[in-house]
Amino acid sequence: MQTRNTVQRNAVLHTVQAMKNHPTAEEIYLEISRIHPNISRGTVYRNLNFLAEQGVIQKVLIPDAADRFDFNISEHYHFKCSECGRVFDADIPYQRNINEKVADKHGFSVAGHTIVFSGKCADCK
Amino acid sequence: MQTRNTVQRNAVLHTVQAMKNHPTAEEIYLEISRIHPNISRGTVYRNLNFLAEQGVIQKVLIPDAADRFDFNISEHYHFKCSECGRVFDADIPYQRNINEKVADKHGFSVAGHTIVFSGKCADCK
DNA sequence: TCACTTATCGGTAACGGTTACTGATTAGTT
DNA sequence: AACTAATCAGTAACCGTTACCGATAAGTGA
Repeated sequence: MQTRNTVQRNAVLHTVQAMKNHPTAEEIYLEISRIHPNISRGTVYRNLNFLAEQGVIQKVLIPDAADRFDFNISEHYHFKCSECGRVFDADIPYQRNINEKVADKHGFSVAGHTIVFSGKCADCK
Repeated sequence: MQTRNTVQRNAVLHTVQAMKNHPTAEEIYLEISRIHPNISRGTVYRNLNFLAEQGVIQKVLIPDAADRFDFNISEHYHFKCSECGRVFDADIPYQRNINEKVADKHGFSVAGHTIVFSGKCADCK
């Protein structure tokens, strides 16, 4: 027995997959609470990190803001609106080649990169 | 009278300009403390943000880590070593054009973007 | 040179997001 | 059905940072 299929873990996974808008841990917690009123925040955080480590969901690190969780596990970029705080996908191709450029230039072993755009979204501008 | 030239503010500015390695607020505080033993952390944070807002230094937001401060105020990218936590400049050209791409595609007003590479630095790999 | 005003200070409390701890549950094996 | 350990709920603690507050001192103007 390695990992268990608990109702809480399944609820976390399905909630992330149902919410298509890069929710924060808190938002996921609030959503699950409607059905499982006494789930713990700790359980939500633990399972979000667990599922992200398994590669089933993606943890999106937004500078100076709460982490987001994404049902879309493909490599892609994000845009954060400075007004409303919402996070959107930035639909431009993933630039795998710049990893190598940095690796060659500095002698680093580059695992990946993130790009976060900032500005105002269509609604806020 | 708008802003004042205090010894604390000058110390913060000169310390950032002297430390060339993307120090955190805490590291800057510790460095200044050697000369000004009873400067307050709050004062360091306040002045770092003030100077960054004035454009005299740059605040570098690193996901899942403390903010860094950079004497280099030109637009450039960064690499964070997952082993030692150090932050280095990533010496590749700034891609101003991708801002427009995202703006055109989504109807956002894009102010800028950050790229943070991750992996192991030359010392750690 | 000397008040006078107020930006800034030091010290400390509080904040938001997250992780760590604890004893109680419960999923999956035998 | 009994067993064992992964996971739970609840809560305390953590880290980086900001907010507060009464005290200090930088710059103006007389």
